[in-house]
Amino acid sequence: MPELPEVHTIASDLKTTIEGFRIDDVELEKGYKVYPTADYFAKTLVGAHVDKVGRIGKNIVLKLDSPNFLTFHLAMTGRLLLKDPTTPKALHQRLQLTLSNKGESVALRFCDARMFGKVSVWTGQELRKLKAKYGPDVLTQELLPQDFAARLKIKNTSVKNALLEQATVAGLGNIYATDALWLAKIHPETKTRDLDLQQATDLLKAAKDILAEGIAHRGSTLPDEAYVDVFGQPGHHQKYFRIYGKTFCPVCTTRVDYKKLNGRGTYFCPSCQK
DNA sequence: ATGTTTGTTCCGAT
DNA sequence: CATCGGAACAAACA
Repeated sequence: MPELPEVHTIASDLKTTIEGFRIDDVELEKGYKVYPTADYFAKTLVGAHVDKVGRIGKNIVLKLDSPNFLTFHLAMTGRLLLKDPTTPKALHQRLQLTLSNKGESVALRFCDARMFGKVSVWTGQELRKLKAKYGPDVLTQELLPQDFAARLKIKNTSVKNALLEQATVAGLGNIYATDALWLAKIHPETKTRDLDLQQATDLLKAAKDILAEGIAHRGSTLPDEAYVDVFGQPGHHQKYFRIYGKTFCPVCTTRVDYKKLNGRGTYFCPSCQK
């Protein structure tokens, strides 16, 4: 997916475009599964207004003017697109919400080639449960270096794996975690229990910096264009990757090492990252 | 044909 | 019972 910067970009664009809009219609593609059920879905959404748009980890959250919340998780290949309702169905379109406000009408389309993504409606209580499954957001100021260090320390795995676990901290995915470790000069296979407070502090700052950059660049779009923003436009952060996908370290020009960690492609500089 | 892929969840092993 | 890592989910592309 879309990691935190891409999800953030989508949520903030939806905030300025569809807050206050009424959901007039829900069109589910045949055979596409939503949660809890298609019937409940249509019944709960039609007629509701989008009150607020936000984010929990990598979930985009639409707070409705009813006791309900609509969430989108894009997983690897999910997209949310805003289109004129009269335009043809998007590629791999799974769900469309038609929204309107003051005579203006717009289609919010959820598309997902691989169907790892999820669209759900939750009650307030259920949403709190969802939120409880996530650790603190990497970008929240409330996450202090000491807390971050403690959260890492209790894991019995490599720092790279721990960073990808949303229950440890929320928001990082494979690309930004890889670059954050490079920026903090920490080897991805370092056991979390071997990290000292200074390293954890450096890593948290690196992660915040990398994510903030990603947001400033409106996310990363790889050659397959799995991620584009709600207007169909690519992000730019892929031009600023530090080590992800690189052959040579941008600082010391050492040849980059590539290794699979828990099945995820991991790039690191064997010279800078000890 | 084989190996890749921005994510998460489930299951078996420990 | 808790935790970890690999497989699975499924499609497009090189």
